[in-house]
Amino acid sequence: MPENTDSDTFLASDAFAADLLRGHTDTIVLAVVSQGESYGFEIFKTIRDATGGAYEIKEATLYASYRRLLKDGLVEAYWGDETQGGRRKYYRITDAGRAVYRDNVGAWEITRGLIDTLLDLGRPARTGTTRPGRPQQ
Amino acid sequence: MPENTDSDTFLASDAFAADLLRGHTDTIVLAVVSQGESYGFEIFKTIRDATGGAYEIKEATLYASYRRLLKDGLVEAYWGDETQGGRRKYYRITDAGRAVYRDNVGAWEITRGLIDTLLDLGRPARTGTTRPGRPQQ
DNA sequence: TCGAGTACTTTATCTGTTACAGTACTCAAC
DNA sequence: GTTGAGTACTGTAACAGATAAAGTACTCGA
Repeated sequence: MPENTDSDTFLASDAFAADLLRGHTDTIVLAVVSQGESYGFEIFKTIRDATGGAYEIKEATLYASYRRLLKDGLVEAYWGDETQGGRRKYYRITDAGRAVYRDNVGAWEITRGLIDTLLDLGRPARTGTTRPGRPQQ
Repeated sequence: MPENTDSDTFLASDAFAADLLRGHTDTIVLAVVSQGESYGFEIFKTIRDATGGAYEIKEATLYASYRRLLKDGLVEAYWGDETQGGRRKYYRITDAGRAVYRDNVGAWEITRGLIDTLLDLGRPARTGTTRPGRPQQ
């Protein structure tokens, strides 16, 4: 786990990633459950671990997302049969959910292209003849 | 100008790009004015044209952004000296604005990486060894 | 003079995020 | 035996950015 105290590179994560990820939460949750059924807190951990701890989604954000996805029929939920210990609510993606997930990934790719293009406007003019190249990595 | 009625490829643009660009508006405006002074409506057109008409930011969104940028001292404004015809309010980026712009581009690059990583969770396991290619164009 | 285009602005509403608060169980440590 | 950390789920209130809608005002060609 990265220390959040000294490293400049880590500044980035929670500080602004949170704001800029707005609107993507539902798609991210669909990405996780499209891999297989999972329960609320496990989805939280999956997201955290997939980003190496860089992005820790807020619980309230996540549960608000579950509510939307359920309301729209994109996931189904059921209680696990843990007879002792904390109850777990499992989420399963529906066919509608898979379709929306695919659409949203497409939307993201378009959006990513748009933002890349627009932010490129601010780069100092290049000397070459071709379209603005993206800096590799 | 693209007709918005028949083309499927155009569906993408206004429909959802708008929502997903949330939080990036100020950075996009900074990108435009970091190229040189510009006035409100011209910035609107620059953004529209840079995306080939795919993304037409809403005026209200844009003017709300100007207000924020002014309040934070990231741009300065002055009225042009158009003696006849419609008045134009010009915006000029400040040093603080340039610094914030650079930071925000960095933030975008990190965010882009995070979302790419997270949405990748939902892809079926790949057989090859390389990263997923981006569809060209 | 009528409509389309240019140009700027404000107000009210909507939505996603999140701080905060709360409930409830388990398990290891003291 | 209770304290604290971790797991797990939920609701409420407040905030911020986006935007529909409406308005003001000028220009120019038909």
